[in-house]
Amino acid sequence: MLKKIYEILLQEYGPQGWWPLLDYRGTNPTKTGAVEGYHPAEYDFPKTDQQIFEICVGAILTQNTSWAQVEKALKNLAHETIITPTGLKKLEENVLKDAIKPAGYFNQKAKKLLLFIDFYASLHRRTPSRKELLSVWGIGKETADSILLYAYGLPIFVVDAYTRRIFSMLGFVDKDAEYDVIQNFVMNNLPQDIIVYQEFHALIVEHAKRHCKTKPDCQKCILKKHCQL
DNA sequence: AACCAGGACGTGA
DNA sequence: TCACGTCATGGT
Repeated sequence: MLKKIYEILLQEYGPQGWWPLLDYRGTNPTKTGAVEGYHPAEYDFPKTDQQIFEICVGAILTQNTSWAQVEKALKNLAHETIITPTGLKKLEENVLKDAIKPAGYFNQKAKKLLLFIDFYASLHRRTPSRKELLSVWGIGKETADSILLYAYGLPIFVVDAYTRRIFSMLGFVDKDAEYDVIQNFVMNNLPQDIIVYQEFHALIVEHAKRHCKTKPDCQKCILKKHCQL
């Protein structure tokens, strides 16, 4: 049943190509459209250490914030410096905060980024464990799992508020089920496939943004006949 | 003009 | 554990 939902969403929206990465091909980093700068149906990203790090930065900046706002913040950062641990660390604190301001919580997120940078540097390009990530102040379960799945390509499913909402409406989990319960449900009912996990989470976000909002818009929802709303 | 966005953390019970 | 409160900008 769960896999059927995945297939319906994939059929409806197509491969999403997450994680979104800045597109450096032009003179300035751009990424305005839904797909431009993404890499749909290409699963060999990230290809560089800089891309791995950019995903981590984005994962922190997007906490409780729309990606459009994070995109502005990333572009601001890219305008100030190269988005690498040393590049970001060289910024004046106020410059850093101003750059990420569009993503909100700029005081907290600046602190989170600086703490994460030190952690990241200490890894020397080694893949961190989930426990290590969670030990960093500002890195919670969703952020840690996003980093593991999208930056490091480990088969770990990411749960977010959308996932909880959609899966509870489909009757899969309780409406206030714990993070790990939802994660285990998915990972026990789908093949442990990186591509499936990456796409499924991205598809859930896309579907939620279009239909399964706090004020749901069910008219054209492809999952209507499976929904218990 | 409220409400919400791809959360995480601190606090008091 | 649980239930709130806090953090903050910008789009709808």
